[in-house]
Amino acid sequence: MVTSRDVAKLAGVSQSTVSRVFVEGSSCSEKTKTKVMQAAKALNYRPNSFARSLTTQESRLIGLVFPDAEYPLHMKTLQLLSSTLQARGYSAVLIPWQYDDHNQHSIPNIFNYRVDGVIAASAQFNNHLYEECQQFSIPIVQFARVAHNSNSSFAISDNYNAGKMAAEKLKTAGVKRPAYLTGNIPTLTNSERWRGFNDTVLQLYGHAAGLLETNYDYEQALPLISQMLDQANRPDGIFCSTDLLAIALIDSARHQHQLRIPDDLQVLGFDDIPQAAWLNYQLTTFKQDFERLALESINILLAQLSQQTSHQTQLMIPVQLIERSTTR
Amino acid sequence: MVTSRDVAKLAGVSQSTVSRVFVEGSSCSEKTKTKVMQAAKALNYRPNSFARSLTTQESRLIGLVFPDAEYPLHMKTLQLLSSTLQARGYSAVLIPWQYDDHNQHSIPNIFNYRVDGVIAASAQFNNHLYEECQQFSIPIVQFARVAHNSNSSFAISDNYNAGKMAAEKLKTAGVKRPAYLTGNIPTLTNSERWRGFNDTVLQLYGHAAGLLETNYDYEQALPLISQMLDQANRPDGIFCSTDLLAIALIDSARHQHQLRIPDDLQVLGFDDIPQAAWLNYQLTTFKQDFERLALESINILLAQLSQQTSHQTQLMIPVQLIERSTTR
DNA sequence: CTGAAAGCGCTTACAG
DNA sequence: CTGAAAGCGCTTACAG
Repeated sequence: MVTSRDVAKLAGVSQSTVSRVFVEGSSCSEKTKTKVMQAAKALNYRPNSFARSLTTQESRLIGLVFPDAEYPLHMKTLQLLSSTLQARGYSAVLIPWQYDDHNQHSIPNIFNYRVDGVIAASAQFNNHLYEECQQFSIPIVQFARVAHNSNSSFAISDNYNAGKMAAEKLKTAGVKRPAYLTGNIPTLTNSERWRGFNDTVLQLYGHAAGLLETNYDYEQALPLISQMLDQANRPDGIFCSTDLLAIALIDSARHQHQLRIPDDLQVLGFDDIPQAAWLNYQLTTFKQDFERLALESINILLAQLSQQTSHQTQLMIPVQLIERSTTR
Repeated sequence: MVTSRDVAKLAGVSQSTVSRVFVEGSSCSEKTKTKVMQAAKALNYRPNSFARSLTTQESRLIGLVFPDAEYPLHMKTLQLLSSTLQARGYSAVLIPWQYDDHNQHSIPNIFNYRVDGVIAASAQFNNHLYEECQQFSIPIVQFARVAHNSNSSFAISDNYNAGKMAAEKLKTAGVKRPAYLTGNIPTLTNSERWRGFNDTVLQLYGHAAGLLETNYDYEQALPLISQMLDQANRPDGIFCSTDLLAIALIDSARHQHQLRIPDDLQVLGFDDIPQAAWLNYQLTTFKQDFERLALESINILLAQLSQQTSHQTQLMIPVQLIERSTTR
């Protein structure tokens, strides 16, 4: 590998001068700067980030914790996070997060790389990682969802309000027996959504909303969904915790119970994943602005890094109702 | 941060002894080893990987180039790649790959981190990255798809044979006018699939297969698909380049043209994404063994690293026909 | 503006 | 088996 010393030799300057040319805001004359740049280009020189990190004590590496669940949405988001990070001079290192206990020993070794910060997009997200981060005082920001008992910065959607809007929408659409369908991973974001929904149902209907807790996985969710649809007084309007669950519900209703949507059952999703717009579903749903959430998460994290503070920013942004054909 | 020197002081040994304890295969007595380990645990010591990389000249970082296209499949695969890498002592750094030219200057700076190798899961994958890798002699392995004009190791499915099997399946199912539906990103893997399909159609039917090239994106693919279905002598059996395209085809056929599947049109997919198994689609498709492809890619790359050779391994593994309800 | 030198936290011959 | 020392490739006071 070619080093700054090689470049220095070719350019006829000292090694420290070469270094200065590559450090933002170091003083050096235009003349030597271009001379060094030419030499660097000729030799195809790249400053070694590891050596740099060693002296500056910052790695410009951000750890990304993301869900291992099969969730159609996150690939695009991951791309956005990683390219935005790149644009701001950072790189993203994946922190594969296993839910099972015996794999948790794999976390510590990621900290050998001394990531400057962590973005956590995982729902199920226990205390281990928090403790590790705190121990090394690595700032952490939660993306799109927040775990229970967690105390960190986050950028999420305004879930309480989304729940409220969902209840109002169902009421307006003439639903008599509203219910909430959700998965089995407890998050604060999901609780808030339920709370907003139920508070409003209580207010508008004078009784609590129905609640069905199943699995976030399509296939595993089906049996319970089908069982619910079998009941005599089944709900006639269901707000779903995710679009994927809404799709499972629609599929079960149509194919296992010969129900028409929205005539026999109205369905409201949450996320606005690409599948929601497919001709076959045309799902009415709440769009989470993942693009903005990604940008804001990064802003929050980098601000925390540059200010060296542990001040926590907790941001909520509104969702938008996308009306398609699964509600009236 | 606590360093090996701190641990040494606490354990009453030299700094180099501490280092040896953390280096695989260094000689040291059991007694000092446990003594050092205790001290390390007490101080919550983590060897600094950057410092390590500086002397060993290997980073144990693998660059991951992945598609920015919205493709439902890859999240799970990414998870698998990253956790397998982790288990083998490596970490994954994301290399966000932009297709537009003006973003290509973002690639070089990733090499400041001196990744030991690169896994490329991107279809559209031009020469820039190859050249960079070659310049720094960073081995690269292509995952699941190979670009045209690329010359590197890869682990892919046996696409020619998949095409052959697809033609045979359609013939057996009584299809009269078989066609191939594909996207607009040229890859060798896709060409091979088409070649296998068309060679076999030629042989079984005595004439070439139909060919429709559209876009890999659902929404953008719809207009051309719909137009094709409008034609009088439209195909009655279509092999699709991806499951996503197959789903777009099914949706268009059912919702825009009132065609029944498989009665009026038989559909064959490729990939076996989760959506293929949804009640609404029950898509007959070829399952790519992504789990094995991920494992093998990593094996190939790490073997190349440890042997310090530039010997290229090119691996093809078979696909499996999953019969569901979109064919007879 | 620039050079010489110390130091970041490790690994690894080299002695003992 | 273990310690002292050199070196990996940078950055950053410190002088000039």
